[in-house]
Amino acid sequence: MRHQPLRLFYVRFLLGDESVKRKEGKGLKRDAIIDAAVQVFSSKGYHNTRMEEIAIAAGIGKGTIYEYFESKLQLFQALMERSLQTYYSKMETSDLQQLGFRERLCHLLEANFSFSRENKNLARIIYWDTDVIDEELKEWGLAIRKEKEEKLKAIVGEAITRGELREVDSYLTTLVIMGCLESMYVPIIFEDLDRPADELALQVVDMIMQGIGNK
Amino acid sequence: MRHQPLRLFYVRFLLGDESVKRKEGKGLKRDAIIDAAVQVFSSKGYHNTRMEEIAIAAGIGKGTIYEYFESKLQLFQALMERSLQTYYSKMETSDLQQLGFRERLCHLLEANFSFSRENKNLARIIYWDTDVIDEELKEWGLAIRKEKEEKLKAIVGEAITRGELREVDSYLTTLVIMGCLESMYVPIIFEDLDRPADELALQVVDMIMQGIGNK
Amino acid sequence: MRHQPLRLFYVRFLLGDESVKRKEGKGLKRDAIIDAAVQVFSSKGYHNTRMEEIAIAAGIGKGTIYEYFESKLQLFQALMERSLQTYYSKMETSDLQQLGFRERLCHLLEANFSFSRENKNLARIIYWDTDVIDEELKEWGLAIRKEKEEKLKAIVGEAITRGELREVDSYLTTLVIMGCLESMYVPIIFEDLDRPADELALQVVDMIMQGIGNK
Amino acid sequence: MRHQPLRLFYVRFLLGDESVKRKEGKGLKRDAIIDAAVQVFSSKGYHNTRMEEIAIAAGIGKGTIYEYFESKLQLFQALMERSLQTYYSKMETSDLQQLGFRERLCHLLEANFSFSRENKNLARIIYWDTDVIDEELKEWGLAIRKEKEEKLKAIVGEAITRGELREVDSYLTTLVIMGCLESMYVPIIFEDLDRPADELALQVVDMIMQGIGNK
DNA sequence: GATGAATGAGAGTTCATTCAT
DNA sequence: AATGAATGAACTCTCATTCAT
Repeated sequence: MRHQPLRLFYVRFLLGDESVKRKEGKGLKRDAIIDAAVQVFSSKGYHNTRMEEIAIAAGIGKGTIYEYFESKLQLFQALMERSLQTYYSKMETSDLQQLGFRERLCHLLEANFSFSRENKNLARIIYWDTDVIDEELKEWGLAIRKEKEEKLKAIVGEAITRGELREVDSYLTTLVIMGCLESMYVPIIFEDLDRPADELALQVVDMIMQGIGNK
Repeated sequence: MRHQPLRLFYVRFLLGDESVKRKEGKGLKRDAIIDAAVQVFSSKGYHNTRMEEIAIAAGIGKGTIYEYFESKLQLFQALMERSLQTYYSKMETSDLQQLGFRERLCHLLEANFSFSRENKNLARIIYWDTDVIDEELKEWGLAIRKEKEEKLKAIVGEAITRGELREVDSYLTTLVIMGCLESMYVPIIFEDLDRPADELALQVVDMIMQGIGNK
Repeated sequence: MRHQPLRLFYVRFLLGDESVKRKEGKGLKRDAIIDAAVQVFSSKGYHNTRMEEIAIAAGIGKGTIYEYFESKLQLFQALMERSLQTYYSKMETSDLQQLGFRERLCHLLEANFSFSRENKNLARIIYWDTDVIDEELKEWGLAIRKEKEEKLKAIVGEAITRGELREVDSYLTTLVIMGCLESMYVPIIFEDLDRPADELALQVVDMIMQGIGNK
Repeated sequence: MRHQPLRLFYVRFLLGDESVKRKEGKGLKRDAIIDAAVQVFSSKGYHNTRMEEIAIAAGIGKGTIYEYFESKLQLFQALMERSLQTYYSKMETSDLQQLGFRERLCHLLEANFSFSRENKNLARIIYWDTDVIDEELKEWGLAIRKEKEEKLKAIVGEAITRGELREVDSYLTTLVIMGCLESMYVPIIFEDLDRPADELALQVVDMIMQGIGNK
């Protein structure tokens, strides 16, 4: 019982069909519910959040949520999917392929930092609430992580081949970079670290590339 | 509402207080319960774990847990405290003070890696289940993290002063190092990364100190 | 709170009242809704049927049902009334009064069997779904049954007086006959018993009249 | 998670084990819950009965029911099973095999009548609440009925062979007899028909065997 | 001290009904 | 008149906690 009248909707939308406004409203309401869910889930955690709280936060009735999502778990999954879309669309901008490793890394870090800052609640969920909500969801979370890791590892490997990096272990390097990304969430989210994202990125890239050792 | 009768207990124990013997027996069973709790909580998460499951895992009756812990939350808190004690006792061995930064860092990484490997369940809880179980617990988790961070930052600052490191931002450096520590948990815990801890540590320290850039 | 504007409606209809035409249109849709309700209620039972299913079966919107019926219960009541009207109109044909007991009984049985066969859904509701949907409805169902019983008992009494039957207890006889009627529903409705209704009726009447004992 | 420590229980019971009393109490409580369920279900119907009402009727807490039954539906199934056991144990007394058809039929009718009278609530459920509670349950109900029918048909067939009955259709005869049984429930249950069961049985058997026709 | 049967507050979910469009 | 999105009362079931044994 998923909502997938997408194609028909699109046609009507192009034709300017009146009925679309209603459908459009439905899409908007769906989003509004996810927005509310992000707020509540991120501050209280999945299990401590009652469906009614989300409804209240969204300014709607409890039952209305079930018009758009089949269950609490599905709402959370939808939230995660939309969040990751937002996250990835922020990461993968256009013509990164052309850039050198240092620039790509710098962009990656900066995008991560600013995403975290602008979407604190989302980020909190993406990085903290990977709790064991559901076995399937856990697997999914790990798979997402693995995918991210593989992409990064390919980039690292390529950079080594190109001679941009010295002969390091590409896997460990990947882990170190991911660690640097992740280590910043806590201060950004919980401690309101307010240094400019680009400056932060530059400094961290510098440390990663040159190392912190004296000479 | 933290459990801190530890010191008083210790005094009585040294004095041979009668009540301690009972407490000692109690202590053993208490520990057994926490052991069981570690198993179950770490594999199913806090909210998906039922008190009865812990009781069964501990081979005792459900009601007995309440003889030793006031509530599920308090049991989890006690577990976290004991886990962190174990963790820290592993980290802060003897005469690290004398060593140079590189050696201390290396030791820290190695200790972390081997701890994670030897105490997968514990590590899983410490790094993953800091979920929003309870507002108070969340604050406490963050405070612990902050404390860790401060200690590390002091060490970094000192190393810079001593000229062991170049003039980097000690705070960012701390975050990067913590990121490197944390980034290894997932592969170790979930993917059974099996490289020797000391070798891993050496490689990562090398990357951190020299950087990964070519020249 | 029974629906009984039936007579008034009939008068207006004969007089050509304008309001009737609207009502007539309404009457058609009303009937269509009841038709749909018969389908759904009879296959899923009262409580397992959702108003929306009836609406879908009727090819109309959910809210429209409420233009014609005040509530789910009232829809069911209306359905029962119409069903019983249909049932009785099938039973009480023309000049049965003239016939002898055997013929009347035979007609009754045959009419019942063919009604059941031709209106399986209706029959299922009439004989099976008199479940405890509502206290008032239960009383009503019992009253209907009692009425049926009284009619039959009068016929039986008369037949005894006329000497068509031997001196049996007219009440018990009535119950036995009703039992024979009812006992056929299950095989007809659920097992598609396909013997011709008239043949079935003859055989059963024969058993009732002559008994099954040898000699 | 069914309760089936029956064998172990039995051994302990024979040995007079103390722990049995508790288990025995459990069995008693299980029965008490079913008793309460019979009361409530039979007067309000399955769907109008709330679990809490059953709990209150049983003088226990709502959650306690779930210690003994997995769900509302399972409670109802258990109730039906126990009811049918009670019913059948009443029907199938000892040495009916020896008796002639007339005597067996008489016994069957009498047993049915007195069962209905003594277990009005049970009977109400067995004969009236075969509502579409659940598809599976409906099938089961029909299967039970079919089984009953087959047994009776065999007896009828045998009686015909022995020449106790004239050459009637054994299937129809079976249906007629079942109809006679069933037709008595309503007056007995809802109208407190108070004639002695044995007398009723004799009269009905007489009608069935000799017929009601004059001569 | 140990137990586990009993409990009931609380949560997710359903669906008859309403009402703005 | 017709609709179906929105609603919230009502219901089942769970599980931390209690307490009599």
